[in-house]
Amino acid sequence: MKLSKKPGRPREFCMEQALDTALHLFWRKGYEGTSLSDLTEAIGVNRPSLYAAFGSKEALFRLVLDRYAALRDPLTRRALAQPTARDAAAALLFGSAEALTQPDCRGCLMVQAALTGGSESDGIRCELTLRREAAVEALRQRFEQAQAEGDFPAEARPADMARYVVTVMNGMSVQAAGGAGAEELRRVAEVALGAWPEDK
Amino acid sequence: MKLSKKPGRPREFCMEQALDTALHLFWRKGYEGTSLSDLTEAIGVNRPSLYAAFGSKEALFRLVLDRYAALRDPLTRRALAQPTARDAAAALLFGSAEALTQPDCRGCLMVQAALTGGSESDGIRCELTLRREAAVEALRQRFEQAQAEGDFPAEARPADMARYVVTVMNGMSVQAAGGAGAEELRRVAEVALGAWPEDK
DNA sequence: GGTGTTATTTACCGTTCGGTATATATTTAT
DNA sequence: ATAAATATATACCGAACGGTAAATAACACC
Repeated sequence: MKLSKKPGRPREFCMEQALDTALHLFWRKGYEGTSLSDLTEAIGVNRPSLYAAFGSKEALFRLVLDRYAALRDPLTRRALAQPTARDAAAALLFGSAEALTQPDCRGCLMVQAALTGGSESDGIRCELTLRREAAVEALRQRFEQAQAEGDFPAEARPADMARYVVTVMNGMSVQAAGGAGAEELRRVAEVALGAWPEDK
Repeated sequence: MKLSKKPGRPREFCMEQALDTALHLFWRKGYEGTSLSDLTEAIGVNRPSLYAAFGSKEALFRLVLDRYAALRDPLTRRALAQPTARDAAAALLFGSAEALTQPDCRGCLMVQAALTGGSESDGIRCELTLRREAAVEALRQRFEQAQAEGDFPAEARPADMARYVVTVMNGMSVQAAGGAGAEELRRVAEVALGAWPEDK
């Protein structure tokens, strides 16, 4: 068996940068707020080509979600790799203050894209909720590991602290969408870190 | 000049409860996610009657916003009237844990309704941002008053603490939309309160 | 009973939505 | 050259969108 290279007319646009363009559109305008015409016009391709390449608006959005996750991966990876649980939380919160206040795309895609909407985007909302919840879970595991290592107070609850940190990040996303700047969010992050149990 | 009582056919539906119905719809599905057909069907009135009564979808939504504010008013009023600034923050956070997890309408209308969307709802997004920012401002004033009364640490910044508390509330709204329950949000509120400066 | 005023009903407006049928153009393999 | 496969372009689909014109129905006043 050979990997069949399939012949045919070559694609005239780059799928990677098409995904990037779509990412920025969805980021700014949300899932339902971004129309197919927005996408095709920004990417510079006509509708059937987009459908041939990605299948549907929803399928395209899911690919965009993966791309967004990859974009955020270094930040979260670096944060979770910090030596202490507190440093991990600090890295996430202060990192978010910067990441959420880029000039073109404010806030977090997974928060912005679909908090509400028609029933036809239930699947998208569910997917986004799952991904947000995965962030809580990853952080919880990091905190439990810290607890096992003695780096996290025994009386504190990893699950609660994880949800707290993610909740603050979600709130920062809303704030960023409302115009809050990096400096304001850094101050929020600083105050939020004051809730760290070992600081008391 | 007399206040002219105008004759004519009486309205066959109650505007108040029409507003309530609209409130719950916008709350669950957002501004753009709620269609005129959704509204007319739920209210039980046909389209021109709705337009004659409220003017437009946007005008109706602004009235709904006022109604939502009135609905939330007792909670915020009671919170701000607490004897100490910390109690005020606690009342807001724990009150939000309950208010944001009602079975039918999760989250805060002002967060859910329009984080993103097409450019035609810029006005709505702006309005919602202003109202959210007004919440920060009201809380800041409460904290400054507390600072003047010696109830708030001199080294803490009222503006930062106010934005922090509102940010946590915004995050709780996102969490509630994602399925978090009242108990989880209470724990978040509890952790969040741990950041209070005088506790250190 | 008219008359003026307002609300309701029915039917419709133009636009945009996500998605596609069809035909043509460009490639590789034979 | 020809066939198979894929991408492009044009034009279109039915449905839903927010909003409205026109006619009718129900009220207060004279």
